[in-house]
Amino acid sequence: MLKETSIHKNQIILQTGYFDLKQTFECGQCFRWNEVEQGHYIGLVKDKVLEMYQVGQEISFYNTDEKDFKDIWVDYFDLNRNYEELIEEISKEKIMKAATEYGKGIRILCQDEWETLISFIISANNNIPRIKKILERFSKLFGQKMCYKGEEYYTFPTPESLQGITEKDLEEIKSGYRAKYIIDAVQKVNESQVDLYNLKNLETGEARKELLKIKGIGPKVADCILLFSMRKYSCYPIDVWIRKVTEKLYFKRECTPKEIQKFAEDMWKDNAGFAQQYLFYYARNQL
DNA sequence: AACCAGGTTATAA
DNA sequence: TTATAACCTGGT
Repeated sequence: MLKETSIHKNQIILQTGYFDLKQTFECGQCFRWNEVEQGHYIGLVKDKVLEMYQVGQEISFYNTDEKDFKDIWVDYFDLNRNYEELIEEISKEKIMKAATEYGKGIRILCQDEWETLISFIISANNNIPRIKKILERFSKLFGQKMCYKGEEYYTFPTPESLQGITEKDLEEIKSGYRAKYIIDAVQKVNESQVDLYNLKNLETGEARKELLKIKGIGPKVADCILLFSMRKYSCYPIDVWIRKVTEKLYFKRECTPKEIQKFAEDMWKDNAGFAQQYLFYYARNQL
């Protein structure tokens, strides 16, 4: 995967295919990366402001160093996986072949569990611009301020920092009825009713069962959390788009989530989550 | 004004 | 177990 990595003073350069910033950041798995201009993104991960550029197959990391690259970014961007091989493996038929051809620069990020949990609770019955705004206000209100090049960025608030918040405290982020779900999540995580940061070590079904204890987390949101923050790549989150595209392209009829679930499992096994992302991106932009 | 947007919850068949 | 209505908010 890492064809060539070179390290300069403030810049790490990656030569690689199968990594496109736009596709990776805008395929719907994350909400806090912003495009400054074409091929230029700034995001905040943990307590790091990372600036990235892409020109052709060359991707540059700024405001970071070799240590963080090894300790954080390789893991976060899933850089040790061979996506060429992966795509080859799941693209046995022409539909997935078309989807992977269209979105071959997508990588599934390994994001923070708590941030992913809150983000996808907020995503329910909502639209992307508003999800991003709510998360922005949430971070600004409760997160820690970071400055970079004269701009302010905010870390994602930890569960501990949110201990004791009320619906009234959350009014100004305008998350609507989802506020009480956020509060339930804070409580259950802080009281270890859900051992969030250990779930990745559990079997997928067990981890899902734990997530479902939190109000506002149903099957779709749980699968997103498992897939985007815990490397549970067998999960195939079924939202309206995936349902539509799976019905239209594969079943050619209406079907139940249960049928779709089984289909994805049989078809792509432990790589169903990757297939889901390629299909989702393909469906949203091409259908 | 009515409807929709990355679903979930609460109720009822 | 599966089906349906209601749901904050902001945009069209």
